[in-house]
Amino acid sequence: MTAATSTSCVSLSPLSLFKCLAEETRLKTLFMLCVKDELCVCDLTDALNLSQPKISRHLADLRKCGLVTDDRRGKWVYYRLNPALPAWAKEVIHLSATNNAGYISDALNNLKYDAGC
Amino acid sequence: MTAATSTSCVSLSPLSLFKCLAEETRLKTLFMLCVKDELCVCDLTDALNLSQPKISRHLADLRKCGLVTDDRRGKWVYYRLNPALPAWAKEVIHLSATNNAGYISDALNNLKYDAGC
DNA sequence: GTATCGTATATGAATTTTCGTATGTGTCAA
DNA sequence: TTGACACATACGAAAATTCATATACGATAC
Repeated sequence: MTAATSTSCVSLSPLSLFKCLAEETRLKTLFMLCVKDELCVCDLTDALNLSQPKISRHLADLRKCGLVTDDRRGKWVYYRLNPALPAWAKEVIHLSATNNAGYISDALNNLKYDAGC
Repeated sequence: MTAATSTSCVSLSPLSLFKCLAEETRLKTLFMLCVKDELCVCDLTDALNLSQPKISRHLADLRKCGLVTDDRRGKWVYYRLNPALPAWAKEVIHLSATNNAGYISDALNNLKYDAGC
């Protein structure tokens, strides 16, 4: 019966979503996760040129709302957009990211491709 | 050449949009304007059961960002979603409103249909 | 064990946002 | 012109958010 359903289990009010999107660091982080699929904290501090505690705090906010997942692998913690988000929320994020690519182009240029971290 | 183009002239950063959406009164107002097309200030004070200055202040915020238009007709001022918004912004608002109808159902019930104001 | 690296959280200060109250502006009716 | 009504804005207080700094935690290397 529930065969090939997409995993949408997170409950998310529109107000909670938009509060998360209403801050520059969090917004850029989410936009970057639309493009890069997976990023660790040090990637984000480099890309956005911000302090580690600042990045971490905003990632904690995104986690609390269920917008991102965290996955520790060794010393690093990798973040992704939560695949369990409701479809409308994913669409909102992707639509905005796609139509405002310039908002994160500088940050993406600061990413080191050689995954050195 | 520029015959039947849709009027999309307002420049709007994603951060500005989401800051506007990140407050209950403003978000409900925008959602209601997706459904009701046009509302005056007294409609909103009734529907949301809030003071007139509070509604007015938030409408001023929405105006400053270009999210809504105001149209004075006699003693009343009618607000609409700005048709000149970029397409992605309209989609974000409509997607969210459509998929969270319950968020404004109470407010819509409080609207007097007999346009008495 | 100890040291180090990557990340998370606690604390209080600074900033931003929101709010109630009072008052100002514009329109219409008499 | 006066009054009443719909709406807008100014002001300071209260609440919420953000931040830098310091410190704690978890994993690896030695």
